[in-house]
Amino acid sequence: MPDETQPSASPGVTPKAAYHHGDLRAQLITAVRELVETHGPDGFSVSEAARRAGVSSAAPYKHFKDRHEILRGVVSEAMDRLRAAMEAGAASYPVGSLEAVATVGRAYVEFAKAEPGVFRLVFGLTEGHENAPDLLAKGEGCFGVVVQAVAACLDLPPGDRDVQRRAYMLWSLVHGHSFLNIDMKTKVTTAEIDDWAYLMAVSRAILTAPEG
Amino acid sequence: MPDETQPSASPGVTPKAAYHHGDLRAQLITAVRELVETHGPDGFSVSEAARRAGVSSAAPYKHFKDRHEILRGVVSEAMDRLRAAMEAGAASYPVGSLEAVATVGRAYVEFAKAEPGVFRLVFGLTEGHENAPDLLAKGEGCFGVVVQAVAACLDLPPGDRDVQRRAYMLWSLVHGHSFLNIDMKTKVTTAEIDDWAYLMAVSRAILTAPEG
DNA sequence: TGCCAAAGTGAGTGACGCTAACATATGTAA
DNA sequence: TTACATATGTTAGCGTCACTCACTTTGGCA
Repeated sequence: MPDETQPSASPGVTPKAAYHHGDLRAQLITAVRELVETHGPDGFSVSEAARRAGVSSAAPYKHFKDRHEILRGVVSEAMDRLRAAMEAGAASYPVGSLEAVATVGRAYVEFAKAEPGVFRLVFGLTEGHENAPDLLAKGEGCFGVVVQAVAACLDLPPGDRDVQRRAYMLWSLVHGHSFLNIDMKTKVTTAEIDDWAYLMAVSRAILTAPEG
Repeated sequence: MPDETQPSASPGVTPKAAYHHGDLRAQLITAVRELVETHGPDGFSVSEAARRAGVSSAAPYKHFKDRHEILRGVVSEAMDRLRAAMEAGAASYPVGSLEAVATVGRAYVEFAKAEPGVFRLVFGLTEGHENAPDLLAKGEGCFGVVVQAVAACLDLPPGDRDVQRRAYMLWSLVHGHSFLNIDMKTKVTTAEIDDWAYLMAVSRAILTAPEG
């Protein structure tokens, strides 16, 4: 199940790579990611991905149970990148600063802008998604980044109920903004928004509001 | 193109109904809505919808150009209902009250909860969506409901820039909350949220924050 | 060296999206 | 009423896709 990383892995316990093809599993995930990005989350086919990887249309089923499992692989990889981007953002400003909070949101929004197809896939996966505790865990991991930034900013422990509440508000807001941003690209009167100013204003509004 | 309303329409310019079948167009849209709701946005097929309506698998193409156009029909109908729900909500509280704002958001969230499949479809439509100015217009119409409630609450004209900004913040927040709510149904620590209290708190936070 | 399991192939099945050619009902006009 | 144009429906068929099965090839290892 795990490990879609190195093509030239050492012959350890689960190498899963470099037999005939090289590393088909990872190459398929890459192909699918590109397809999802260019043709939308629905405009992908296992056959086309196999074609791009230069293998027969039956080969993918040696690595994935069905098409949903491939998508889950793409989502898993994408969530890793999303989290990394959020953490990298947070680290580029002083711990506890409002900018650190806003920049986590900016990483989120920019991910959505850069890879709208994948972003939609990540949060649009429904079928076969239920039995995927690893994805849920990664989702909570991303949320955790927000919580930590908020906690540092409010100088409260991450487990604090008010911290969680405000972090969730911020996440909802950023999540919604990302989607709206993607959907009506050049539309909606208010869509021409300076993301950074917007995120700073939003963070300030939510973090300084009196406790509800 | 328009008109999926009355089966027994008068023989006007574009009756489009009650020939052989009765009113296949509307019946197909209903069938697709049900399929989308039960099997997810992807788990729908034109064939299955035709089967449910009791016609051959080629019949739908007399009413819709392709599968995407059927989906657009479903989305269009859903957006009408969504807007109606938002307006009905707003009308159930005094104009200008904070509750009126919060209740618009609640209508939104409850629509998402009641019809998660359709909700996802509405905001997940990508292919063939570009050339659909009517859907974009309906989207702006829904946003307009939020703007009006916010404007009344702040006692400012709907065109005011600050009103638009705050309305957009609120919409993002509610939109994001709706999605997160659907996605991790029973998950994420903070997901057990009293929607009403949450929406009231959020509305207050955003409407009373100092201008940014 | 011989064996097993992993990794890949090719052919086949059933479903689907969509089109083409044909059949039938309906409103309008001669 | 009859004749026609058009809207609506049907059957048959094409190409694609997801997925399976039987088979071959390859590499690691006892």
